[in-house]
Amino acid sequence: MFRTKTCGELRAKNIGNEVTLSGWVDSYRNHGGFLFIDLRDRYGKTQVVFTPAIGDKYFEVAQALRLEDVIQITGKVNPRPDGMVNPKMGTGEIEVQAVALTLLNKSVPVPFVPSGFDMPSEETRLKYRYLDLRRPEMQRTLVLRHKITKVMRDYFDEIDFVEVETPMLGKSTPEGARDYLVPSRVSQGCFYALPQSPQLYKQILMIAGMDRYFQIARCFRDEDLRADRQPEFTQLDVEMAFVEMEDIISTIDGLMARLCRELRGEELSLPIPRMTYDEAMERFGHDAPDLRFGMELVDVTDLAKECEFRVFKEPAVSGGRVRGINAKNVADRYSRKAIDELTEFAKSYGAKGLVWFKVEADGKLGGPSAKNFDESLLQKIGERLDAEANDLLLFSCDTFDVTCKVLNALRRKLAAELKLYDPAKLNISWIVKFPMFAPDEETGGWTAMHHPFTAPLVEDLPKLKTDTAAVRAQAYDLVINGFEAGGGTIRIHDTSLQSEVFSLIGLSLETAQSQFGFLLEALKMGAPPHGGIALGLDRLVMLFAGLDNIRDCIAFPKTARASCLMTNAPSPVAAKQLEELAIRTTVDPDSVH
RNA sequence: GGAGACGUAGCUCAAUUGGUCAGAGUACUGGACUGUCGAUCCAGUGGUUGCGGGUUCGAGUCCCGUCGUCUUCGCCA
Repeated sequence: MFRTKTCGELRAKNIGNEVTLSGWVDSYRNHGGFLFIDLRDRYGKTQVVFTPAIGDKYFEVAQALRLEDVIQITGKVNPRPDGMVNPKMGTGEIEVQAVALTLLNKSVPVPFVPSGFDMPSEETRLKYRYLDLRRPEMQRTLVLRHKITKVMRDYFDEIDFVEVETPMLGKSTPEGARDYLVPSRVSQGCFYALPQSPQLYKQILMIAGMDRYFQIARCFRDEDLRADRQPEFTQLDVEMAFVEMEDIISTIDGLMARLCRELRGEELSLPIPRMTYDEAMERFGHDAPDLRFGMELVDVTDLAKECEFRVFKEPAVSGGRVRGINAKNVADRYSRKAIDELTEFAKSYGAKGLVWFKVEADGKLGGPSAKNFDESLLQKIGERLDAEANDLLLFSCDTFDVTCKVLNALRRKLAAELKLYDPAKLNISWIVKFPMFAPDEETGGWTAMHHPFTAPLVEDLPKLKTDTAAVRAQAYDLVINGFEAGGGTIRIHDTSLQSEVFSLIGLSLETAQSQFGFLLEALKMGAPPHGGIALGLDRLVMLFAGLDNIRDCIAFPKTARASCLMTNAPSPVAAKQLEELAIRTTVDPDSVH
């Protein structure tokens, strides 16, 4: 037997027990005739004491122990001597006096020690991921991830959902993100695509009568990465039949409440609040607004029309918008140089510039732009933004779209800099009534904002042809702390409505037939009303763990270039493999690094 | 596809304007030490400053290219 106890569980009540522990040497403190080893496993650390009383043979081995050696010890649980209790350790009241020692596996000196005080670079961590994953923080996150999926499975199981696996090898569709392709050996020249999501399969499962489906599903998208985006990610995929939006939302409300209760010990007050897309864009400039703090966008377009300052007036009278945010009581913390940096930041989001005012002690708006305004107009602008002494007002004057992007980015950046929210808290909300269509820049027509199977709001059906831009979808996004944590829709189950939507987005029946004819055919054979949602598991773990990147929530993540530093994937393959697949690459294999 | 930051010992970092600058801590090796918990003390091994060019009397430092990591815009229905 390798162990009778773990390294995390011994307490004062175990004093006197004889125990066997196995684990890694986390640290050693050698006093010559006295040797301390902190032994580590997934459950914690325990101090092991070696003295010459253990015998020369064992003591020599003990003296030679180094970091990350794997050992097994047997010994007696003793209380720490007076004044020697370590309150920083869970097992700090006790120590194990070793009477036997086995070196299970000697380690070479490791590139970095999991218990070290200096964090290695992420590059090094990813290359030696097995060392990185020995760190208690990483293990804690992986355990949290497991617990979240456990709660999900329990929750859905209890309300009659069935987890069904859908294929990884599927059909490529040019819609949406770029596909990861897998060549077929049997059908040379043909390719499978790895799923971007199980979307079509889960709809088919509803048509198949499964009624309530979920899956913890791996998905793949060959697009550029971000801190919160991996090419390979996991989503909680859900689909329900005979439901409308309220059923889906309340089901997820229940799930979120359960997750908050079981993982954070918090009661989430239900229902989770909702905001329309239009309101989110108007008040926050983003469809996944961070609602942990205020600093809302304020419109002054009507006032801008009256002024002679071209930067304000021109966009205001030509269909654009002039909007501002008020960073309260921080004007003295932003120098001219700091504001110039904010301007550069704004430009990276498409702004031509920023107009700003500092509110002076007498409540008047000051700054280089102030001279372009009548005093009375300045006063109105100040009142509109609730300006008080030492406030910093920032304005974006542009198209609606640009003012959204710029002010949303500024709002988030300022809030983070100024610590306007408690990073430990979760703010959860729904965004509903999304637009059904977005203008297609390439064709000048319309494109589906979500996907082409999304049902329009019933009340907007009459506008489908007459006022396409105003049609809203039965779509809903779950937003947590400014991240899109999930999104779903009620699907179209009516063939004629589906055809109408296809024609609106310029998708010919032939194309639709070749892309997903199987779904269209299935829809004709008794498709029940249905809808669903998908939640990003990695992001959910990130938010529940209070982390700021998704890689720390994934055991073996990819880098920004979608490579794995531990295995060196992707890599060239043998010529024979390519031959079997009838594939020739245009890249010289010797030029691949 | 674009922008920015970074790359120096196994690891984490330092090196004033280009001028004894190849350094510290840690890991590792050897030695001392019977109550430490980031143990301490002494000694030692360890470097093509990511790679390739260029400017210069002289480059870790400046310039160009390239590779890699991170962040980000575009992209991600």
